[in-house]
Amino acid sequence: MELSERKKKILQIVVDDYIDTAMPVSSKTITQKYMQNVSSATIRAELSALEELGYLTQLHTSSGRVPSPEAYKLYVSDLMVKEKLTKKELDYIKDIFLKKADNIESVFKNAVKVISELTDYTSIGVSPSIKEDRLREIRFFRFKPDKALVLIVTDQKLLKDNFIDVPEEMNTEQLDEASAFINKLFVSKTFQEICSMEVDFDESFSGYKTIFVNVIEALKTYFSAREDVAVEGQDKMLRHADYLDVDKIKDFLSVVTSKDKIIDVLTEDNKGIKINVKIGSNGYEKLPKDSSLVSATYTANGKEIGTYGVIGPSRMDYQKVVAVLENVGRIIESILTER
Amino acid sequence: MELSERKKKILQIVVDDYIDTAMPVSSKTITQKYMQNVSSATIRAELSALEELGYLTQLHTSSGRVPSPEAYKLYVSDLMVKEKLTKKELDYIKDIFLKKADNIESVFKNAVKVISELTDYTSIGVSPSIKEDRLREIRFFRFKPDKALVLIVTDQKLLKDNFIDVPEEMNTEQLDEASAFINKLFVSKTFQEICSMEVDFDESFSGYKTIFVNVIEALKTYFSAREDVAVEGQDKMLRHADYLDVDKIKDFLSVVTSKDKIIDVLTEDNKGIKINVKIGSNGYEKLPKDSSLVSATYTANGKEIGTYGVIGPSRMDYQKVVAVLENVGRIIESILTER
DNA sequence: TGTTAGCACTTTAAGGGTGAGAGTGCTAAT
DNA sequence: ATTAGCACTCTCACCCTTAAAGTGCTAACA
Repeated sequence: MELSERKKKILQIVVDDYIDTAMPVSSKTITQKYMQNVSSATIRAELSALEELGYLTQLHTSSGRVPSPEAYKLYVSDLMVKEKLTKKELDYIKDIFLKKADNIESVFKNAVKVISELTDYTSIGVSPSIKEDRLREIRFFRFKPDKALVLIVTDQKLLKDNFIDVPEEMNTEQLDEASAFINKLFVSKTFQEICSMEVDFDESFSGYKTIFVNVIEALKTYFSAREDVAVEGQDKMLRHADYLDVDKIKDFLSVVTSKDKIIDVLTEDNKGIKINVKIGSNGYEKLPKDSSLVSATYTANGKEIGTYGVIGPSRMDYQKVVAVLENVGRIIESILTER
Repeated sequence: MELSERKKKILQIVVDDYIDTAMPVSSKTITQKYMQNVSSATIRAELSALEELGYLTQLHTSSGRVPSPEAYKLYVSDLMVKEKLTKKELDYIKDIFLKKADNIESVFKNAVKVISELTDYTSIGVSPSIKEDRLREIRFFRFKPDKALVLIVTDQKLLKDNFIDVPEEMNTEQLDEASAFINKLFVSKTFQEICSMEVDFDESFSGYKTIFVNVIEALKTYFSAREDVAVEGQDKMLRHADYLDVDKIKDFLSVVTSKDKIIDVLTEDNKGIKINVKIGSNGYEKLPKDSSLVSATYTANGKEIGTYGVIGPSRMDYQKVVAVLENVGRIIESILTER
């Protein structure tokens, strides 16, 4: 059912005021601060209707109204007035990424940092899955008699190092040969394909079997240990006057300090969606109760470059948060796309 | 002044009981649970004396006694009965490090993790400074026409990658030449020495100036971004019944989520000391009030391999914590030393 | 001289009662 | 459809009281 214009306006006012003051909003407050042309009784009727519709709740019979998760969702998608970042903030973002945009890792880490700084909330990020990445080259670099570093280069400019054991009796030429063999086999395949490949060692290559197995092992490690997670400002929820009791803090931290939970909540259903809002409540247990996650997945050149989110009280400054997420995304995307 | 044996015993009892129950310890508790052969009045006199000496405090006139920071220090150094880890715990530790001991990074991260898991407190770690590390080799690895990966290998088996810009017109031979030049200059010097070097470019090498500057830059970045910090279980203090009010939690988190503060508190004066106990109080502000840090610096082959600590309430299970720190240290040291 | 029983004193914590204040829902009038 | 008015509900702050816990002190004792 579609809300009347006035109901929308009132709902917006309630959410705005509640975000601002952290106090339940009463009919009196609304008429005094925002709508002097109607009486509080009229507002009361409207509030009552909005409560009926599931957008508002009361803590007790004689308290004002507080937005429900539904209200926040509607607020972000429909009601909220979009905020613009100041020039100073925009310049700050650009500055950060222009300085250090040479590898994806640092862009990723910086993004999480900047988002947290500008919003003053805890921010989290998950780097893109590498399942789809295609291998460009594998190179060995002998490090000790029985150890080699393997460099894994993909089409996504990603790169990671990993040590493997190499038989001591293998000389440099043999190592090169092994490398050529492995590259021939793997190059331009995705990680997924590589990991599920079955390779028959015919006689001529059986000597490489050890190293081959080790490389596969390294790739698998790299592959599974993937999904880098970054968190910034875990303690920032404490600044925001919600989270006064210890249980809430416990809840919040248990999510924000767990790599697995962060991945879970960020990668759930974000694909392709620009700005995504989730609100923790009895219906959605992955987030702490009364906490919200606003997230976005950025892409460049048609490839995902990470999912980023802000997590904090449901009573969150969505205007700011959405503005920051959108702008950081836009800037990163433009920087990474242009070349 | 030296405490009488009985005072020591009583102090030990108070600390033990307080750690166990989190309740101020009364004279009655002591006579009933621990010393049936004396009356509570006698204990009261002793407690009063111990308070006079600064080892005990009272929350108010009619509460039992609580240990002071002094008491905890004495407890750890003198009074506490040392605990032995179970075989299961020892095997667990060994297992972790035998599996993944091939590079220092992973040993470092695992140590922090294991310590937190076995103690059930937040653990922190700082990797050793690399100021003293000697360079073994620098190698370039062309990655894109204008980018190269530089591998930095030190005598500590450390290794790190970093991208630098390389002039596009430089061909492979020239890159190799530059590499040889730079290696000749830098190899077997410490990072400290390298960073403070002044190099005159005579005519023949002026072509490498760009790349040279970039390498120095990379070394400096690597050098300064060093001191890896790891934290595990930031939220574990919430399990331990201290930290009931939000301000304490705030205090705790502000330390534990700040890389700088962790480095500060862990590297302060740990050199060469085996087990170090610090207690946050009005006299020592670097730690949250009523929180303790127990730390140790491990070495292998005469080189530091990191400082690790457990941070939690002053009312901490020191027996367990010290046992874990000592054993993890012993195991790591033996594994890293043997080869 | 060290130990102990006994008692007065202090402080906290929990429970209960009260009144003011805030806000609502309902009703009847406009 | 809107509004004034009013009864009703709930919370919160405050105060009072009481029970319980634990101490310090004193006087007696071995």
